[in-house]
Amino acid sequence: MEKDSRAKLLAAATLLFAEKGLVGVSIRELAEAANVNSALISYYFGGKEGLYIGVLEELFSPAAKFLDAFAELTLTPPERIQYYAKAVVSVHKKSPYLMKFVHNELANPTLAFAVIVEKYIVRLYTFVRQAFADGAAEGYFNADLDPSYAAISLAGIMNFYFLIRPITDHILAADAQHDEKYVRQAVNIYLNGVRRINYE
Amino acid sequence: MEKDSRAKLLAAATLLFAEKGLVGVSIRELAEAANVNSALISYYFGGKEGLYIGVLEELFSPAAKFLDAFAELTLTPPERIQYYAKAVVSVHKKSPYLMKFVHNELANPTLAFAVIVEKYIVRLYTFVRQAFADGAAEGYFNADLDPSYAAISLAGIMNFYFLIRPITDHILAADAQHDEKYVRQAVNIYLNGVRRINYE
DNA sequence: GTCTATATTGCGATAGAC
DNA sequence: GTCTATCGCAATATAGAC
Repeated sequence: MEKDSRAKLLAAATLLFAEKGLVGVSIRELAEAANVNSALISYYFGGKEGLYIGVLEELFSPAAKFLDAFAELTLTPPERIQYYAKAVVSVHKKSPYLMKFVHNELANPTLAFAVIVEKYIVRLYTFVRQAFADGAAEGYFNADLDPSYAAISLAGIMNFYFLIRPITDHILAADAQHDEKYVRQAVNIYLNGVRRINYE
Repeated sequence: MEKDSRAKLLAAATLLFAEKGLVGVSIRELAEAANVNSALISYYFGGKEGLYIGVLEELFSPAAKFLDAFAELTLTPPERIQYYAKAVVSVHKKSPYLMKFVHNELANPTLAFAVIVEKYIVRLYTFVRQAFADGAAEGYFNADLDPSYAAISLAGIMNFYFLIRPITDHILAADAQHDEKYVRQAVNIYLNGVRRINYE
C-alpha cells in the first residue's frame, strides 16, 4: 500500500489534469486524490505547474519512441501514412490521456506548450506533411495535392476521434475494437480519396 | 464612445473566454477589458458563468440558422456533405470564436455544455451521419461505409483545421483564401475516398 | 520525507451610496 | 445603471516541527 508519494502524485495528476486542465484543478484536490500531503507537490515538483510538466513529460515518452523509430524505416509514402495511423492508435493505448492533454494545450496553451508540446507537434506534422509531399511527387497521390492541408486533415481525422471518445463511448455500442475499426476505415478512405482527386 | 455596458461586456468576454476558457479568466480581467465596473457582471448576467452562457448563446445563433435551413432543402447525400462543409466555413466567418468555444467545451465541459453545446453537436452529428447513411444506401458511397465513423472523420477534418488556425496562421503563408481552399480540398478528397473504398 | 500551520494573494459576489 | 468597499472563501506556496 506504500507507493512512492512522487509516483502517486503523478498518477493522480494525470487523471485530474486530463479531465479539467491545469487551471481547473487545485493542489488540495490533487493531494487528496493521491492520498498525499499537499505540501509534497512543492517538495517534489516545485509547485502545481511543475507537476503538470512532469505529467506531460511522462506521457510524451512513448510517443517520442515512435517518432524516433520513424527515422529508421524506409517506407513508401502510403506506408508512412499507415504507419502514422497505427502509431497514433498504439500511443493512445499506452497513454490514453495524451490526446486530451494535447487538445487542452491547443485550446488553452500553458507554458508547457512551448516547452514540450510544440516540438512534438511540429515533428509529427513535418513527418506527415513530408509523406504527402513525397507521395504527390512520386505519383502515389494526386499531383495537385497540397501536403500541408492534407497533413492537417489527417491529423484532424485521427485526433478528433480520440478527443470526443468520452462522448461517443455512450453513443456507439460497446465494442472494444472501435479504435482500430475507426482508424482503418478513416485512413483507407483518405488514402483512396487522395489517389485520384477531382476538383470541381 | 458610450456603448452599452452589457454589449461591451459580451464583446470583451468573447475574446477572453475564447482565449483562456471559463476558469482561466477572472471577473476583474473581464471588467477591465470591457472598461466597465466588475459589479456589472453580476448586475447584467448574474455572475461570471451567466456571462459565459450569454456569450455562447450569441455565438450559436448564426449556426442555428444553418441547421434550420438544412431542413428546407432536398439535396443528394454528397450535396448535403458539401452544404455542411460550406456552412462550417460560413459560420466560422461570422463567428470566428465559435469553434474555439466548442473545443473548450469538448475538452473541459462546463455546465454550458449540457445546456447549449450538446444539442448543437447532436443535431450536426445526426445530419452528417444521416447523409453518409443515405449515401451508402442509395449507392453514392461504398455500401460498407460506417456512417458514424464517417461523420466523426469529417467533423474532425473540419474542426481541427479551425482549432489550430491560430498556430498555422504563422506557418502557412499569408493568404486570406486558406479556409475555402482547405475545405475544398479536404471535402473533395473525402468524398472521392468514400466513393470506392478498398478494405485491405 | 512528511506533516501542521499559516502567510499572502486573488477570487466571485454583493450591500449600499449615488 | 454604475460605483466603492468589503465580505468570505479558496487558491498556491512555504516555514518549521517532527
